[in-house]
Amino acid sequence: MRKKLRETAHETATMRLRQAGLRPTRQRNELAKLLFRDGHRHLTAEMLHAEAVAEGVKVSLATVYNTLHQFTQAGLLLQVVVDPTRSYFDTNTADHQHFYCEDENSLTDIPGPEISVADLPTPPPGTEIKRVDVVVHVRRH
Amino acid sequence: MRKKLRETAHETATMRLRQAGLRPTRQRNELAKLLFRDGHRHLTAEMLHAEAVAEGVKVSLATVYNTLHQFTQAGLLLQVVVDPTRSYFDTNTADHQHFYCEDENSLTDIPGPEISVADLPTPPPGTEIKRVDVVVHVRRH
DNA sequence: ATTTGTGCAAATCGTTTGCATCTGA
DNA sequence: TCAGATGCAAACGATTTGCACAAAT
Repeated sequence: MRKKLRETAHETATMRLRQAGLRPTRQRNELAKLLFRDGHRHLTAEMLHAEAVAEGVKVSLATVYNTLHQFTQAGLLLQVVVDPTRSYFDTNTADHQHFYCEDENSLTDIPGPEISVADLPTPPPGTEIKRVDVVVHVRRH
Repeated sequence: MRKKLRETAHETATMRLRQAGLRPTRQRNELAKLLFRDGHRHLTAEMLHAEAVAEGVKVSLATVYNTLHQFTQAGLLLQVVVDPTRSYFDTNTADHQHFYCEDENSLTDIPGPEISVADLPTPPPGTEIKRVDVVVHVRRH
């Protein structure tokens, strides 16, 4: 017999946490469910906290920050730097690029194939390339 | 007869400010001289303030912040977002890309021709592309 | 004279941390 | 049991702002 969706989502989150080597605590589970429930998301700590509170999940903002960083370290999230005042976290950890609209503070994935960054430059001596970030800044017109 | 270098630098800075529509005040002049004296630079407000103080220029940190933003707005500088905790300003306002080394907090221009970002993606409906930022993150090895 | 810029210190804002308390294994 | 998590409030660091004073046109 089939399980309820809620339970399934819960188990999925739990599993994901275990695989990442994180203890599946109540708040980590709830946050994971919010983060990974549908498609890829781009959130700040404030946004996630607000969402959690709105859904009746009891978590402190501090824990949201800690959790986002733990998830990032565990490879479940990617931290995106586009706004000097805020940190965004992306549930899509694959290599991809972003549109960023300052007017509305919205960060979205660039759909379709990656922008081809042909001819990677030679990195400075003593260093190696770790990652290439491409942010296409857009503006409303 | 030739003028002293100091005077020339001062006049150049003054002219640059006037052209940008900014009143050439003492501190704006001094900061402009530091910023544009040799080649392109990548600085944070703190760095520039420290440098100014070290050279005996009397400026407050608040004024450095204000000035950097005014310069940016006037098109004399470019603000570069690579570090969630700090804002860098680049004296090279031409279209170009950066290496960023987190280990040493160093931001440098990518030399040579621009990385070709072929096939710019179609921006989200209602928006147009403003700028494409490419940051090549490197790590010491 | 009038407008604009500056310095200082206090305020702000996102984020981190210390510590006492709770919780999952 | 007990290492590891959490919540709260206080601490933090970069940046901004209010306001009295000073400088530029």
